[in-house]
Amino acid sequence: MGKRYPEKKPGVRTLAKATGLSVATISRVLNKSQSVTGETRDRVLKAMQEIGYTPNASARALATKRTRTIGAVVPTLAHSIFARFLNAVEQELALNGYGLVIATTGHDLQVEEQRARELLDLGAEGLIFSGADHTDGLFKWLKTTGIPAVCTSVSQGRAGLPAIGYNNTNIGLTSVRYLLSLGHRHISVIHGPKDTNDRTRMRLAGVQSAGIGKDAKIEFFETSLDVEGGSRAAQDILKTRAQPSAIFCLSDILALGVLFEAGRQNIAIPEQLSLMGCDDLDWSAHSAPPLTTLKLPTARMGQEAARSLVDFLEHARTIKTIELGASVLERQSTAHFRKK
Amino acid sequence: MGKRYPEKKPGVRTLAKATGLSVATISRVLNKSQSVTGETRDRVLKAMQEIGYTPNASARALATKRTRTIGAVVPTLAHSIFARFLNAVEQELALNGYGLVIATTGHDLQVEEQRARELLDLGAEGLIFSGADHTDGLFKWLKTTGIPAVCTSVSQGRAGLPAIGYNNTNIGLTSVRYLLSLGHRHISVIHGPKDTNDRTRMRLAGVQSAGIGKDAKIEFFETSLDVEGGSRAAQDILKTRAQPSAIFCLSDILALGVLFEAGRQNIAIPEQLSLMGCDDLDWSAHSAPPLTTLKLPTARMGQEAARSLVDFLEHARTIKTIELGASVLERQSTAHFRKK
DNA sequence: AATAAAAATGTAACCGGTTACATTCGTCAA
DNA sequence: TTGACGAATGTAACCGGTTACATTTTTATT
Repeated sequence: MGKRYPEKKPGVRTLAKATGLSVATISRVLNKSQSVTGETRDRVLKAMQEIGYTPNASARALATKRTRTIGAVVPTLAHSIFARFLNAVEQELALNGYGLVIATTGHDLQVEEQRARELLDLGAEGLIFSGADHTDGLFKWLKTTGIPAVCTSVSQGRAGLPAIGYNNTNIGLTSVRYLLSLGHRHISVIHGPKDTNDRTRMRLAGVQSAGIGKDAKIEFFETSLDVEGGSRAAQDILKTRAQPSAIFCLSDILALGVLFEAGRQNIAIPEQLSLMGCDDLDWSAHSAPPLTTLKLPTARMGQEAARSLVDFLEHARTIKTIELGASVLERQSTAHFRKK
Repeated sequence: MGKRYPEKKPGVRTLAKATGLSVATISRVLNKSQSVTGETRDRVLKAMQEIGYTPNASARALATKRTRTIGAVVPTLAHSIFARFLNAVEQELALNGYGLVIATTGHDLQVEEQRARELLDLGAEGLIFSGADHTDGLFKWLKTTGIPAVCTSVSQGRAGLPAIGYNNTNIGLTSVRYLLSLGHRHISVIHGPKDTNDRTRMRLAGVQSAGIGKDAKIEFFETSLDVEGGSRAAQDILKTRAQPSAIFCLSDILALGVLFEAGRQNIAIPEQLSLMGCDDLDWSAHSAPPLTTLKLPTARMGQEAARSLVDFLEHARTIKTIELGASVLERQSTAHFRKK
């Protein structure tokens, strides 16, 4: 019946007209400012309901210079370790009214730089990265834009970036020392791709240094970072004449592959072979046998990263590097070495 | 030595002044518009470099009414099934220049509604949900705001929402039919919490209907949706006098728990017990034995969801419900039933 | 060389909130 | 009753891009 006007989304001015108030008052209600009468507040809220008003995020962001979004750049979401991390990040951010924008790089540093730029373009106010290794371009760009950023999963940043994570060298060191303390002198280490992952490289360095002066034989097996990779590496290891008495996997996901392969070959763990992982994924405590592993505080790390960025943005607190501890979780997949 | 001016971030007007051009031209260069001389473009680009200009995302969003962000609301990132899904969503969105904002609900529909609102507040132009079950408030709100949204993991939306996913009833039906076809007549079904998950309920309904008129005995075991839950349920099942000849897990993660428990109890799979899962996680093909499972096109689903939303936003294409197929992946954890 | 047509560039309004500052209103003391 | 003061509300500029439309410059045509 009535003419159909091309409906324009109602804004503060529409509300102002509808309520007979001014845009300032509308805005004050929107922001829960103190100096508004209860009565007018109700009037505005009622009008919002009726008109079906939704504030425009971009306009607010433009005026306040705050987008309330943090960007995270990770290699992939497909590995549960990153998913768990981001889960924690998201929860902490949500508590503070921030949103999390995600970008994946597929382990490519060049892509990482690109994606980081895109995140800023989308309005991210802070960035979270994995590892300390990044392109020079990224470091320079971070500096010029001045956007706050943190490196995670490492205990030391690069180019002045703060880090929130654990000491990967220590991780390798501690794990192998633990195995050595059980009497193992021939250890195979299974790890994912070295070239795209600085954390892996650091852990391997730790492994190396643990072996020094212990007349221990430590061998390395690089494979793909998944269950299949773990199985394949285990096959290779078990095929050799001189078999190790212990296997250390730089990630629990690889250990799962070893576990499966051991099952297939009827090798008893830990009786015939000790197995140790790293991460402490949610199944690690419930595998058969329960997996001895190095527990990494992934969730805690996510929380701290988020909190640091929020603290910086809200209270201008500078972001400090935080080193989180990692400890051996002794379960039943490892045992003392005994001569056969 | 020169006086320090409170540095204000350079904007298009600063660039205009610096280059002697107008803001319109700057903007044109920014947007790769055709009608700019190569020479002027270079001049502008050079000035941008020197001045260290970064465009303001909010201002652009306000002017264009496009934020280029999609929001996804999922129960958690800690389950790899959601992580894999979002990984695909993110990749597809990135290809189209969109960002992905994530919110987790912890399986709480009330929280889901709240988080969805927050995502819109942060500027999301489209929303992705899990499942078809949502609060009335959410449905109403979606309608009033008019924001495009899709339900995923289901083949039918609610309240007019399009769905992109698979038919969960069929999933239950197909799986159990497969086990029946192998001759199994006593099947235990392990599943996660029913009350917070409509997909689980639908799958169970399918399971039920598969059993009708087959003089088959089907029992249900509800547990937590993780490896531990699977193990516990398996313990319960294996404790009973009359044991099933097959177990069907509504999720591979539960099947992994069963696999471990079977290992602990020295039960041979599939010789003594057939085991079937659902999802096809990345380890499922490499477990011992490789797990027979119902392959769900999670990544494909993510891609389609993202593509649909982008198509709607860019080309005003209405979002159609898409039903993706799911098929039995026959591997070695299931075998024909044979009397003992 | 004159002129039409096309290409490049400029001007200024606009997007929809926020907020400094101005104004109005109500209350209470003198 | 008047004046003062604080609380509530209003006015208008501003955030930093985009873009319709106007203007200038270049190129093509006769």
